[in-house]
Amino acid sequence: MYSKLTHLQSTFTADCVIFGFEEGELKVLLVERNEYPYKDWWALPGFFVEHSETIDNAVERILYEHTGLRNIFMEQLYTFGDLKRHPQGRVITVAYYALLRLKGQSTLKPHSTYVRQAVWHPVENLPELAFDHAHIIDRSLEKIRQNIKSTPIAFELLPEKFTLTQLQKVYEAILGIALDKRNFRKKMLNYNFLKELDEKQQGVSYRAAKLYKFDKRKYAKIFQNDLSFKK
Amino acid sequence: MYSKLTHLQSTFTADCVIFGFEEGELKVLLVERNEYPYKDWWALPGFFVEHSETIDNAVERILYEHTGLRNIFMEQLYTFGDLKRHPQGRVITVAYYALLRLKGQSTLKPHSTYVRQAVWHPVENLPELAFDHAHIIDRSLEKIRQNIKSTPIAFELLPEKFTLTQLQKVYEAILGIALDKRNFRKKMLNYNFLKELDEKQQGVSYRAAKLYKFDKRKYAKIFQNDLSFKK
DNA sequence: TCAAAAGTGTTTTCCTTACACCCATGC
DNA sequence: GCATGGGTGTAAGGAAAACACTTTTGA
Repeated sequence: MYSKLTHLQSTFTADCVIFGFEEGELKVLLVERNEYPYKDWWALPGFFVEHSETIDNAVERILYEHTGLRNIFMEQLYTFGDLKRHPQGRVITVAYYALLRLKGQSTLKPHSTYVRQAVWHPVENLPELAFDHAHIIDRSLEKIRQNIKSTPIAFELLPEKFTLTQLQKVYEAILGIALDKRNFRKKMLNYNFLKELDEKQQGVSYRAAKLYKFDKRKYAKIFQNDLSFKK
Repeated sequence: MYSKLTHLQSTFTADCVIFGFEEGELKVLLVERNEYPYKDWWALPGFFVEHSETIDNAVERILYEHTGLRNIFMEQLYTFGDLKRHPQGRVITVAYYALLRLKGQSTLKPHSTYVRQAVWHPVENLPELAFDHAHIIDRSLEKIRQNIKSTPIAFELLPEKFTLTQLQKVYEAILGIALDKRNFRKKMLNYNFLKELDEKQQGVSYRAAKLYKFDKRKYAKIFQNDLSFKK
């Protein structure tokens, strides 16, 4: 069995890039490390992948141990294997990313002594990061900037019921540009995958906006046509 | 150093999905294995990643040893780590893909005894493959189908000088659909990154078509605007 | 002269963009 | 009554799509 051939073994870890959206800002979840190397530094939640688990299972487990978060759908981003990315030798890491609805908790409780705390940081203002994690976050940002144009990831960052202005702010935060309100609404509503609710925003000191829901089924129906190209 | 912690070591390999285009068909390069497991089966060129090399270096080396090909620009596709993908235990593999100009050689000489020969196979008619390699090829195909719509990968499959019909055939082979000749030409020429040459096709028994070149510089200039969004 | 592929325009439809003012609400 | 964001329409331009016949060439 290959696992006996130690010269053909690699050190292999997984890192999680978890994005959230709050106060009009895109945020990323960082942990404060309690282990060498990079003890006391901020880093992405990440750890070794065990023999007995798939990579998907590993990132799920690692995220839970480092942040207490569970059942988060993560997607693979890229695998990094530069010789110098880890001070103690060549460590290959596979990065996963996810988008999350924030619910007010700005600090999360780790279930592991390897990290002290997990805190949301605005992507526009990150501390210095361990390893090549700044680079990994940059790559994740590129990825979600691409994806937001072709997939409904924006809705993963919002509560179930949201206003069109909130939705627009997500697009603006991720793309880093200002969008035209009328054009944005026209376009979104034309897609026909938003369900207008009979409810309005609560507790605002100005005209309350209508609430909408994202309709996954309609979205799937519309974009199953992904495969039906025109000539 | 981590490499001493054997329980935290993983078996890690790299596989190469190399596409080519010939006779109006998309082809993929497969090797006939001369090693267990899956001795005598067709498989993707792939092998262990060593401690001392980056992943990019590893795929370059492995491709050379298995096929004799060198200096091929490959891009990372995805990392696969299912528990059952390898009969001898959990082996993580990172897959890379590349697109190549074929030059007539349908069989390539391996520089390694691990494989017997490397042969181009039409993607529409593949033999049964070792491991999860059929799945990896499917994923690569999805990727290039996406990429061909937004990047100039089609030109990597063609000779330097090509006709518009040849170019159209590449798009049709990858997308798997028939395209309208007039619309295709109009669109391609409108992009302004094709340079019309003063040469024509040679040796055909019908009206010879004009030859074109892909102009990388113009392409880069036009699509640097990638970042300049409109409101 | 025939076979094979090259080459060519117009119309319609739809999406994108630009742009500015009134409305409802809470304080 | 004022500040704050909510909400709305139209015109112009450009890309995508549908669609069929003539021309060139070599055999």
